[in-house]
Amino acid sequence: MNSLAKQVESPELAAACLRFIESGGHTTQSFGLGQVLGQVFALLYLSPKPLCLDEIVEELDVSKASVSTTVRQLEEWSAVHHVWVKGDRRDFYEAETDFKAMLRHGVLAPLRKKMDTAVVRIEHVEESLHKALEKTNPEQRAQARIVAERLQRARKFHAKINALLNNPWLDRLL
Amino acid sequence: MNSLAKQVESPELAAACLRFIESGGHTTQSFGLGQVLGQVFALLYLSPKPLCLDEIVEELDVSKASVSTTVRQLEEWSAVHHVWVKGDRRDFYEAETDFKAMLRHGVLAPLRKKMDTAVVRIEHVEESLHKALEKTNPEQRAQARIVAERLQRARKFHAKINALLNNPWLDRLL
DNA sequence: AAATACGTTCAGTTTACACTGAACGCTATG
DNA sequence: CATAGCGTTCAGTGTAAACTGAACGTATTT
Repeated sequence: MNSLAKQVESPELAAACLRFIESGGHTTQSFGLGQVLGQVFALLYLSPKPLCLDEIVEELDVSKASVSTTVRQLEEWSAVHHVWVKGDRRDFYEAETDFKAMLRHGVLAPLRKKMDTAVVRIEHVEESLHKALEKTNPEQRAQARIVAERLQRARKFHAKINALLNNPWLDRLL
Repeated sequence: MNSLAKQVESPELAAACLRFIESGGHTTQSFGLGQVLGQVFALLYLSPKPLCLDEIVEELDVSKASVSTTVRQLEEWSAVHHVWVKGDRRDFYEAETDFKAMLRHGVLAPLRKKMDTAVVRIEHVEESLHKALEKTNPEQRAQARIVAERLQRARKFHAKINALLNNPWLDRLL
């Protein structure tokens, strides 16, 4: 018997919640994140009150270790946040309802990070290529020039994406 | 000895290309796609002429099976496309240089697909919830109403993302 | 027809990672 | 001080997916 049945009297309502939680798990799994992540968030999102770790464990029937790491992951993305309950040592969590903020911290920020490292990688290659260019004879430069041009285009495209991710217009479209 | 060394006389230039290919592999791997994907594309992107499967195999030192499936994956995303060479039975491929088109087919399209299935899942839950609402007594409805409201918000947010992905402004920002 | 050249497919392997169970550290309580 | 409650950490497990090697089908050449 799970804790959801304790809070929710109607079995139909509980069933609907469970299906939503299951859907959340499938969705996050399809994005390469684990299924527990989506389940935990979905549960907290539907819960009328903040939940502590053990309640989540009992509800989802997953290990406490999974919930612990998952919750910190979600917290890092501003998808859930800590809630202190007076006179209770346990850590309670509730879902962030502002999806826009979630998207910024959970999707755009990590994306920017990866794009940055990609740009840095290309810049390193360009750098070593320019050094190589100096000590090559003319007929080799023709080839190198083509490569250099393509590297430059790749880097500029990455920069364009970065600019887009930082563009304030993007916020307004949400 | 790899084929790149046959096309490119300068060892420094070849080294730079290999580093770029390696970077491509790291990048795609960081996005959950395999590392071969990024390597194959990077190789084709820098190659002055279209390459056939065996040339890619020899260059990257991966199995032919990997290259075969990877190339079809890339082709599906419009990241590379087939090139026929007169009088040659082999399949040659060259990289798409239009990154914008790549982004549309390789990123936005699959993303839209996943968002759609997520919306459908939520709609199913909402549907079954509404059915459940009918046969519940009043005090249960209060709880159900809260859940219904949150489900609706989640669905609307997903719809908003879908709208954003289809928004023509997005194209103009690139 | 036999043999060769290409690309694809499929079973098996290896690798990567989500997840678990148990031990640990910390804090509060008896 | 001992004990219990709570969250975190870490080694180990299980599983999914990337990747491989070999067999296969098809088309081309001799």
